[in-house]
Amino acid sequence: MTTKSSPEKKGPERPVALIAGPTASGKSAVAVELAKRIEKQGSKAVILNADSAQVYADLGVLSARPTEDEMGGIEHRLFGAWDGAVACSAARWAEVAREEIAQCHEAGAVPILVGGTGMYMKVLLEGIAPIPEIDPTIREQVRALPIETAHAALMIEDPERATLLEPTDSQRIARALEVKRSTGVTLGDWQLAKTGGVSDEITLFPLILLPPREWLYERCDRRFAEMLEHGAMTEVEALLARELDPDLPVMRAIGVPEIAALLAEEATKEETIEVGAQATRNYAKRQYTWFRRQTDADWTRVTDAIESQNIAYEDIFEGLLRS
RNA sequence: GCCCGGGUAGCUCAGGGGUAGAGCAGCGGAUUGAAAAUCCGCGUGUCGGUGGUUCGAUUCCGCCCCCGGGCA
Repeated sequence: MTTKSSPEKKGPERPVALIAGPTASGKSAVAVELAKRIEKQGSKAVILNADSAQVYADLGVLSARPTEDEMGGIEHRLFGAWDGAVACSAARWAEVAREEIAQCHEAGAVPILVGGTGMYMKVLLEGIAPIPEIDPTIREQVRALPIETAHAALMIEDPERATLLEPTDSQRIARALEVKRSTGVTLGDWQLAKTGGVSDEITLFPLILLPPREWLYERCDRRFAEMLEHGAMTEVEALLARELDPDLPVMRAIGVPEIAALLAEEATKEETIEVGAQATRNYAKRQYTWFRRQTDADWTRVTDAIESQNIAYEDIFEGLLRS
């Protein structure tokens, strides 16, 4: 595939901007600001969602999906693109994101990935083992097993992986077991190969936001309380009315179980705000660890509070932005 | 004022004559199709103060202070 952009305008080959950071770090606004600057110099910019919760149509308020107003006239894609009844996954998201990126490049637009889901970004950039879809019956059976039973079974069916995993890691044990049972090949063997990564085909302009912990936690607290005032309860009510499988990712999003308890009058509003804000902070901490340790050392990092656009766009995105 | 119950880690609390331990928080880490998920690691704090008993007190006793409840 070749870019059909005019030869006199030579920018980087297939540029992709990436804005990553923990929840409530203000990355959406940064992405929009970057998009505006790109458009000011004549290219179209498209913001692509790289967040595992903002992907669901059912979670607007609760996932802090940008509002029409916040989008500032910039095209946003992959926001609310999945129905809650369908579980998204890193691999499926990456597949779609890859197509979107290709489309942007073909149209001469600059894609800007924004999100807080490190694994989605990693899979998009580096690819992932080409494991086929798991037989739904096998998946259901495996996930229904008590953790001890599953671990014992894995010890027999894939001892190599069983030894590698913590016996308490329910999710990875179930995954290893379902892969072996459904495909006949162990996870370790599948993972010998990776496919689909786009890093070699693009020019990446990455920016990681790692604002001060205290500043971020304060925003997490404030934001959860605000969500309750801005329709989060109605949103969860509608979601619950769908009577989806409680194991689905939408049902496990931060705030959904907490607000469900409030609606069932099993918790007070104060308690709900407390546990919801706490869950948000715990999540933010995990994201700090991911972005600090799982990303390339040469990715630009901003560790200041993200106040009123104090980001040196021209420097960070040098090559993408030319003043 | 009297009676009872408490005062132990940031919070909630357990323990008990040989200077103390859980959960949560916090911090660090892992992370290959649920990742807003799933896991792992990290606990020195005048055991309210002060006298006394004791080889030894945070633990027993006295007094004082503070908090909660009750009686006046």
